[in-house]
Amino acid sequence: MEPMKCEFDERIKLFEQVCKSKNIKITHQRMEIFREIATAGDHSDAESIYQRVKERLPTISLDTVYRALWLFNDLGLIKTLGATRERTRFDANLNQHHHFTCSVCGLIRDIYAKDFDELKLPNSINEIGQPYSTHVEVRGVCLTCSQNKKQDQR
Amino acid sequence: MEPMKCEFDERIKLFEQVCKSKNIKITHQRMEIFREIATAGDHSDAESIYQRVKERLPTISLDTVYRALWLFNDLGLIKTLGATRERTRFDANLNQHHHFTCSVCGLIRDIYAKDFDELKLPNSINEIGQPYSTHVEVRGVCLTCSQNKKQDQR
DNA sequence: CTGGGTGCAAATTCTTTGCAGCTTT
DNA sequence: AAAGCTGCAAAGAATTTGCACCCAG
Repeated sequence: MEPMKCEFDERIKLFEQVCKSKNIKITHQRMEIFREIATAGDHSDAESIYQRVKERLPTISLDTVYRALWLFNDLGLIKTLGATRERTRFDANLNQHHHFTCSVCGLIRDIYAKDFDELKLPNSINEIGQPYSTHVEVRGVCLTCSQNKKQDQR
Repeated sequence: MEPMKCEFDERIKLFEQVCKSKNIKITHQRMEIFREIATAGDHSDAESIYQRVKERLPTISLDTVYRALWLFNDLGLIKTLGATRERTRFDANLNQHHHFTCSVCGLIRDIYAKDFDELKLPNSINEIGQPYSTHVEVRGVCLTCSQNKKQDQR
């Protein structure tokens, strides 16, 4: 299912291309960090990436990892999971619903859609675990923000 | 679209029921905090709930708000948005994919499903903003965790 | 009354930043 | 050589915790 090696090389290439095109230096540290996150299919946090890269670059520091990861994110080379770079939010709406998140201002609006509620999970889910809830997250730019400016939409 | 008053009263009732059944005291603070989050349809963070509750209970402290919110969450009265209570995670997989999150151990696995990729957004989305990506998050208990124990699945 | 709950202040944890020296281009 | 990066250490932000007093049941 996963053409590992190939995928990996492609990603490295893309990484190099993007960096060059934006005049961003490809340092040892950045390369190793990118390698690490591109290899491991997991969804690591900065700390564990730091630990793994450290094995090869013992002098690297955690803040370099953070800076690199956010840089990659800004370049569109990786993504973050969850409502990141933000505080925990709480939701008292227990009805089945979904969310629209504005990537500019952080606004979250509820979405009600029957189609979303009735999603059929793929059979492969059984190889992973026992699901008990499904939720759709739409990302975009809210009306206010897109009217204000047609600016940096990630 | 939103039967406000009715919904609200129901939630308060549910709140009282659950608290009583679990021998959890319904203090002034908890009631006001719950009221606040049940009223405001938004997805507030602890700080803003704190600010709003403070208007009615000027002596309340932020940590009480946190304790109450996590309590409500554990009781199933509210939910949290995003990958909360955790660190930021990074994902190098840029292919269209979705996630299964284990609520016990925090494991995140990729899900590939055509149905998920091709979701039709409701028309109402246009009243909210300009969408550019859609992502399905399945929550559940992974095989390892459900084998280990059939324990606290939120 | 009595045990859980609150407020306060201090501690943690995760993440970011200032700065001087070091590397890529 | 120049601009951009890194590592260090210290700062910041969000959230949690210890403890003595207080209040709901």
